[in-house]
Amino acid sequence: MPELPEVEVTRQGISPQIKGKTITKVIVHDGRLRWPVPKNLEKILQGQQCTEIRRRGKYLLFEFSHGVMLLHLGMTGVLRIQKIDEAPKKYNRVEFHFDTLALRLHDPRKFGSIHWNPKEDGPVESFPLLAKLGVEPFEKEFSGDHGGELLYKKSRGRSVSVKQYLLAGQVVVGVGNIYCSESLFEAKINPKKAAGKISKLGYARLALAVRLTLEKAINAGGSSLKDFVHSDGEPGHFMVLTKVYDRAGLPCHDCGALIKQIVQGQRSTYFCSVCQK
DNA sequence: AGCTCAACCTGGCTGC
DNA sequence: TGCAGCCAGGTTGAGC
Repeated sequence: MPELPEVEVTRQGISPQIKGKTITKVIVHDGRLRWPVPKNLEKILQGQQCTEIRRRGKYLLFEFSHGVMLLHLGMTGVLRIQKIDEAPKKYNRVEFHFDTLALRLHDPRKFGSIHWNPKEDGPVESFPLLAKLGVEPFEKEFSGDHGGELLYKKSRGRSVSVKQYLLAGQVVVGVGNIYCSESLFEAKINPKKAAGKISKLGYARLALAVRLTLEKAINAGGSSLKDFVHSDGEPGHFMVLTKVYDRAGLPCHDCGALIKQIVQGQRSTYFCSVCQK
């Protein structure tokens, strides 16, 4: 489910209900996620007040006075807020109780993960899984001309395709497989082109496209995700209208040529070979 | 350092 | 209807 927009919308959805509240109980239904859920999670969190929920890349950061809990939704993770007397459903892996409310992680494929960074280990930014992430797409380092320059500078000498380069998140975080194809289409860049062969101008267009694509998705998700965060209905597919993603064989909205699907780095890429050069 | 690929896990869809 | 095979929004770690 989640690329950066979905994670951000989730953060915005749960923040007002969780921020400032105290954890009364933690239940681990199945702790065998991407990494084992910390054994003593309940002991760590019980009675602790969540002061803030931030986001770094696709990680949600729940701040407590004695440390930070990191939560990743993986491929299929969804967070929902429900009443604690509502019975947990299949695939609810972990739940956090805040008095009468339960924050539940629903994750069929178990690619999500939960980690704990105690205060004495230093700032959460240096947590191993966060340490080597690229910059945030909406932060200063990627704003204006900085984004394009960064993409350009870091790509010199790289032979990997620009699709894989962008998706890897080493330069800018949050661009998952859907929005990677979409951003490259918006920037009119062929995803097969080597990252090191893209011009400064091309990367200026790409940086702008990334910001616009993610921003649009966040705005669209704000409304479509609201009830999915607050209710316990089956999670509807969050899918903004895409111009190329999942449109193999359908006509390009801009030129009418048929959208192509290829595989790069074990992931599908969609593009228009006429519009994207 | 950078590239490629297997792996983690479960469900849904396609095609025989 | 059953079943095998393939695909899926992410990310790490091993091997070269």
